Amino acid sequence: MTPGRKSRTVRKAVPARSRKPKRDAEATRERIFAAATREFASHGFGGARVDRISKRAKTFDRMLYYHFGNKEQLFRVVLEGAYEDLWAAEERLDLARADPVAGLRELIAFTWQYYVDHPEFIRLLNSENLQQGRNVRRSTRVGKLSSPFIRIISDLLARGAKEGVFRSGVDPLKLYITIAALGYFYVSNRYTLTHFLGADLMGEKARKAWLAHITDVVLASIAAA
Amino acid sequence: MTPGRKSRTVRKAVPARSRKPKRDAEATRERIFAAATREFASHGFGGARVDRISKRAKTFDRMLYYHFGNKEQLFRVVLEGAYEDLWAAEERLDLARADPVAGLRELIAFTWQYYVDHPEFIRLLNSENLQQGRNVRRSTRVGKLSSPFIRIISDLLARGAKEGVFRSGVDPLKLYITIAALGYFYVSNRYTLTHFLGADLMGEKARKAWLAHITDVVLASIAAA
DNA sequence: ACGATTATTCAGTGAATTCTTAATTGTGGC
DNA sequence: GCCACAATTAAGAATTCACTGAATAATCGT
Repeated sequence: MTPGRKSRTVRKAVPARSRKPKRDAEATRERIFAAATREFASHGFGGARVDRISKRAKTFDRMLYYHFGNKEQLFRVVLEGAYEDLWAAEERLDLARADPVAGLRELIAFTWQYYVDHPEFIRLLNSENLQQGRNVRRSTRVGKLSSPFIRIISDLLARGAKEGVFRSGVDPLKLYITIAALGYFYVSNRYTLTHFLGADLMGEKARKAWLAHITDVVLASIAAA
Repeated sequence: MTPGRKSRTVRKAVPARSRKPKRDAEATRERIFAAATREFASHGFGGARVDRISKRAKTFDRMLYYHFGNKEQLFRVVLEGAYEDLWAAEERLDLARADPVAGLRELIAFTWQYYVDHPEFIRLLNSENLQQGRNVRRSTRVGKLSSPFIRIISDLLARGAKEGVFRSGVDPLKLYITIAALGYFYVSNRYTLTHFLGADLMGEKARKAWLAHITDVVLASIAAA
């Protein structure tokens, strides 16, 4: 990174001040990735347009193919990123030593808040399910890995049952799907629900009420007899 | 599948020699409607192709525009039809005099089975929510009507509370969304869930188990204290 | 300094896509 | 039988689409 290099062109040697490299593959790739995430989440795979992606990424269509191969592979990378972001956030929760009831409450609240904060995750998953899971199946990056929450729920259930606060014999997978379903559906179907049920489902008050509700539902379903 | 019928043409009583008329606007419209339902459900609005619709309907692109105006209006009619089919089926249940617990069980089972039998309904709704509900908002046919189940649930809850089998003060809207969520999510996300959780979620055994599970969850959440 | 490699820019290409103009054909009313 | 109109064909305009070949420019190892 020695300066110097005074050549014929007036390309002034950039002093110590912020020198933004004219070419930065990683940054370009990142901008395309971000733009693609937004585009696929907004329009689904079929409705997404590569020219809108490259435009928003302030680059050219060609770069999309240079860095990602084609539209489908780009979608796959975006989807993988969405899963990895969620799982990383789930890992960070660390409920290994939490009180079972408090821990489960926290897990439910986290899941709900993640959906609220990341509607693009939900839209990407919906697009992937519309495509019958072809991209997760082909993905080498997410493979057959799965949410850390499955084993965390298993652990909480086991400890809670030993303490006598939860029923024994609760299926962790079913519980996981239940928690996901109650949050996911509400966010995913917010527009049709809002239209037909009238009320503003996404105001702060309504959101808090829904979290309280799903927490009650889940806890009631596994409470010790 | 109920298409949007504007025309009140009464089909001529067919003479003994059942002759198929060379032109039958209603039948053509119906074929386009059916093909469009399938296409929109398979690929979403953005991924749907009008030439695939007209081809499957065994007619020409032009007829789609002749009968429905454009792709978007056709989607709207398809979506309206999907809602009306569901609501009509819900009406037919008639739980007005059912025992509250048995009635609610039946309502849950019906909702679940409807989703299982009509994945296209779920896909259409997902596409509509991807579009932020623009079509339901513009629809004159479904307007601000809503599922008959809201008032049926209200009724069951009121009677169940009076009989002392349900808590009082349960919000019918929340209960409705809860029941819908638990069935909808499972079917909507079947491909990603199946991939990451391994098991075959849609085998008969798994389906029955899930219905039993959501029934337990819902009933536990409203059981009298 | 210089060649090799990587990254970016540019200018398409052919196929696909929605929708239209317009000719043609069948149907029911009289 | 004949007409007005509804319904169907047919052909294509206009545009958009995903994707590519190739020239150019920056960067790096040596």
